[in-house]
Amino acid sequence: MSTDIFNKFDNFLHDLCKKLINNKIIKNDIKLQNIKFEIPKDENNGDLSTNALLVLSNVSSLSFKEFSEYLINELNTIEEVDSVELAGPGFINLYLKNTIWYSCIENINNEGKTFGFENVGNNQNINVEYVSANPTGPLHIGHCRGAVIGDTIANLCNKMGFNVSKEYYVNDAGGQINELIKSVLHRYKLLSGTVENSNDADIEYKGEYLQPVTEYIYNQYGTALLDMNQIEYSSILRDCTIDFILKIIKEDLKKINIEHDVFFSEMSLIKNNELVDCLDTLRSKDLLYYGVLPKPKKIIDVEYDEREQELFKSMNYGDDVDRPVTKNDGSHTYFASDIAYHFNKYNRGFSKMVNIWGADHAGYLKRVKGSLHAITDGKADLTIVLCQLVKLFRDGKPVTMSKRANKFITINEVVDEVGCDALRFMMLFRKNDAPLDFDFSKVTEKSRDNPVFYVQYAYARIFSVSRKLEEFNLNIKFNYEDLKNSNYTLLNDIQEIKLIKKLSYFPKILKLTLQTYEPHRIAYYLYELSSEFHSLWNKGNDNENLRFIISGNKDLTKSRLSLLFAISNVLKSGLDIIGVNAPKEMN
RNA sequence: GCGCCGGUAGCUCAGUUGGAUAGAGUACUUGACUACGAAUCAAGGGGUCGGGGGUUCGAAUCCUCCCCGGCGCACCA
Repeated sequence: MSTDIFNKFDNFLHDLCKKLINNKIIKNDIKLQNIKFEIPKDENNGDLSTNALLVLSNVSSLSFKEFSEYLINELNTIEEVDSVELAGPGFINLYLKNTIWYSCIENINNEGKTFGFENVGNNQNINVEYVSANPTGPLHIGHCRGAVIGDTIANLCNKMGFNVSKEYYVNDAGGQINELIKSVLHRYKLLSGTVENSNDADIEYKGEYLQPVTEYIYNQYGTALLDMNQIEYSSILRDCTIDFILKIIKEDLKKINIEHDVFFSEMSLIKNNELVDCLDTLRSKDLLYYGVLPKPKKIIDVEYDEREQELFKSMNYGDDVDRPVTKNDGSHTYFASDIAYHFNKYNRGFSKMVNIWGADHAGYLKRVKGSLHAITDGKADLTIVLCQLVKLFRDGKPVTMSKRANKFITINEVVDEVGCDALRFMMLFRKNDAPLDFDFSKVTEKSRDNPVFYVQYAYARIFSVSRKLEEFNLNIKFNYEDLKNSNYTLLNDIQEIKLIKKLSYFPKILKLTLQTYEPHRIAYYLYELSSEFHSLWNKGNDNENLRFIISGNKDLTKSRLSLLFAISNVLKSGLDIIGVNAPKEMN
């Protein structure tokens, strides 16, 4: 079942093209995708507009005039079409009968939560990996944008018929973890009294969040770790600390409505020999070799260890240079385990993958895509969504963060101050490849300038009508059973029709968002829909006949309420995907 | 030096993946509450879409060359 009423028109057009090709009226070297209906920006240009004449008249054996007449006649045969006109530069514009909009309300309310979500995934597996911050401390605001974008994409995929795994890749094997262990060990020694002063100049992680886990370890083991060899105590410190920090991270994520299905350990790839096997595979494909990398241009007068190392031929895949898989201490690079991780995803049945990365990792893109292509013989499809950084402001002034001084703003702090709804919505209220300014003072404002509030207010207003309804003794309830099959033809104000049209675009927005992986489109759509609703509301202020509840007129009230019910359905669906609450009352 | 991403109204930003006279918010000016929540709405002015060239029926969008800003560029992640 398709909930997008516009599909029908595109299909009609494409069938028509095929017919014309078969009859040799047009040449067959055209791309059907380019011939389409669009919703004109200017409503004076109809409800739908097609470029078919513009695109096809050049490859047609008919004259422009003959061809236009033919197309117009054909389009006039569509049941829902009221009139067809040839416009200025060669567009053909359709004006649709109002019945199509009325059936749209009925569809929305009948389908409820499923309206707009076409099954494009067909149960195909998709792996969405996001956040994946190093387990060395709590999440800070910089992680937040990718987290929300990834989560929204995952939600959408799920609703559009994909079988989604939300994943977090845990880098529990690299050098940063060793630094983390050193930091905890230092605290442990202080606690057990074996170190007196806290000369911690060479300690990388100085955050107080490490104190509880240190105390936990001390309570558990006492001073026993001091008698163990390094391998033994490192292992204990590592396991306890990572467990502990992951617990903090999971709690932080839960506060912004995020729960991953899988936390995947980098270490497991090493323990299971998957990493080694992957490198072997690449060697067998002749994609690894020993070579010396040229000195990077950026390095001037700094010591550069020009040495031979094992490299992956990422230049074969468009990268600037080939990339090392082993470090100078002989251990593997992060890149090497990343190859194994992505191959592991593929082997778990995910030939479709999406990764959400910060823009600072953009340089990493080609080698990862290249290596995945190499090791799966091009059978895996990886999309990488890059998101730009978030700049924090308070009252228009930038808030400084410094990792060195251990002064970073955590997600926890932001949620406590502005709430999950505002945070999530604002993270999506910018396209992901543009930098985002996040102003604490603005997102708590209760005005049109704050889109979160504006959309939620629209939803709450609808339910204020449903509460008001009880005072009128019209014997109607605000639910589908009572509102279905209303006399929709009573909805004939321009603004009412405009709103229904906007509702009918929802399926298109969802599809486009899925194709582009650009979830900001949903946030903007909800904002626009809310705006149309507020506009209709105020029309009722000026003209009592346009209010939603009309005393003594049950039929009209029912039809108006069914429109409100449809709006509330779509607002709710949209807010659900982006993970923001839909409150029935504001406070 | 190379690569990636941006440059759209005074300011903050959208722009249906090449469509018609480029749109919102904000700010400024002016109007609408005996109320279904005015926390809202209506109206007005405001533009060389960074600049040049190209592709075509048609470009903010695609190609190319410059200018400006952000991020990245061995062994970290």
